[in-house]
Amino acid sequence: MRRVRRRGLAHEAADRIRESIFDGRVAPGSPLREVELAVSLDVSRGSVREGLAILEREGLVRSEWHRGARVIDLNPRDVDEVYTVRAALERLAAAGAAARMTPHHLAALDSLVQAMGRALEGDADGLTLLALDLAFHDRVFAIAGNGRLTDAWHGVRSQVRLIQLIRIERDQAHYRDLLVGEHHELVRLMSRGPSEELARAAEEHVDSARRALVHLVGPSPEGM
Amino acid sequence: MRRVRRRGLAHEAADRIRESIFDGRVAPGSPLREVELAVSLDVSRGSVREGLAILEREGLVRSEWHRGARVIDLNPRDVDEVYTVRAALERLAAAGAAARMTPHHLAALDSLVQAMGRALEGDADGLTLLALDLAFHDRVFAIAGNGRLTDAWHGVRSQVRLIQLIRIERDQAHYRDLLVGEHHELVRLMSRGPSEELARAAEEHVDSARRALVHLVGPSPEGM
DNA sequence: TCTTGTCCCAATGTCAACATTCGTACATCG
DNA sequence: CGATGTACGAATGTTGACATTGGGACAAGA
Repeated sequence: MRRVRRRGLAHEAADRIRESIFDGRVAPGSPLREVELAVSLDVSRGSVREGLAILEREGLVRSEWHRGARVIDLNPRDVDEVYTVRAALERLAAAGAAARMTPHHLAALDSLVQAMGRALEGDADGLTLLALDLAFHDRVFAIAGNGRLTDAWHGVRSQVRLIQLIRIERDQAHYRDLLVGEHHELVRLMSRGPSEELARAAEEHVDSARRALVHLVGPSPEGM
Repeated sequence: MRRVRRRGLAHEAADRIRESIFDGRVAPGSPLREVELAVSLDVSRGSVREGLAILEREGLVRSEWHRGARVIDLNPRDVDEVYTVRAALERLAAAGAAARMTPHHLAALDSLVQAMGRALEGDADGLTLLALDLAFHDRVFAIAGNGRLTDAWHGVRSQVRLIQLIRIERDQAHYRDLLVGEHHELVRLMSRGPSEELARAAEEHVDSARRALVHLVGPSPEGM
């Protein structure tokens, strides 16, 4: 049986704040004031504070001493950084997952790819596709079974999600074109065990997204 | 001028606790009780709590809800995880650093390698060598200039340090043999710009340490 | 003897009050 | 008029008290 995990108010608060960032209710760059959040979430400042620390660990929020926390504001350089790191992590995850692949895991991945296909045919909205996309990659990391690798992934995952949000807003057609094909190919390669070809495919899957995104993310405030 | 950074008691507390772990004053696996620490560090529980959260982000400490924090206890599997991730990060860092290398950066790395050489000749203790080793890699990450990559590195750095502690206790001769040679080679390759050879060398530098360490870290409490 | 239930305490989770810091608007001086 | 100093308010940093939880000791029952 899977152990139930109680988490406390700080995690709850972090979840709520994260949602409101992803929903666009608070814009990138906006300040996240502790008292304000404490009131609106009906918890104490301490819990909000701890929740913000969790979001900072995810890179969604940056805070400075005595200056509070703000939602990150992504410029092309940030996109480049996040996706460069992500490519290295996915490369490792794909190799690890391939090494530990079982029919059971393979079926799970396959069913996610099929769900993507159905979602596309049903003309589902971008958020649904994005959720499936992330679920696929979460699963790959889980199969790889390396706790530290998963931790590192969680350190960029929320930022990836924020960036992908831009992608489905501005380049949905291209995204839809690649979604099933690339993931299907990854599953095929993973099912054959670790290989240099798989490593490269996993890296390239992320890197092509990086190249596409860097140009989608508005003009860079260089040198600031 | 470099901006002075005030950090608050939580960071101070984290530093002190981290030291006491590295010094061996608190053993792996021991509980870190908040009140106890608050008294001995003469700060409030809140600050200790926040400090422990920082250490948890570094992977030095694990805590569960209502059960408090404990120092991590490293078994061979953990070593494997940490070093596998580290290898991927170092690969990326080396490539990034090579792409942005300047004479100034090169000189800084060179002087660290020379310091290693002098330390070896002067028969310095393992802790000194280890400090230089980490300083070298910190510098490489800094040169690479990718903030997210540095964050990911900080997510394993303390664990690496803890593991290396074991290495200099149990396998110092081998460590001393390789130290200057491998780092010198990395500098040489980085000075020539990014290349597949460099990527492999950086990966192998970590991976050979992984192989050596996995067997040094006592019998594995498998399946626990 | 093994299981089940209850009590109790130590430790953490949560909270609201107090202390400190930062930015800014305004006054003052050269 | 520009530069410097100062006072104020808003927000965060820090603290100690109260609430809740988890685990172990102990006792009762099968």
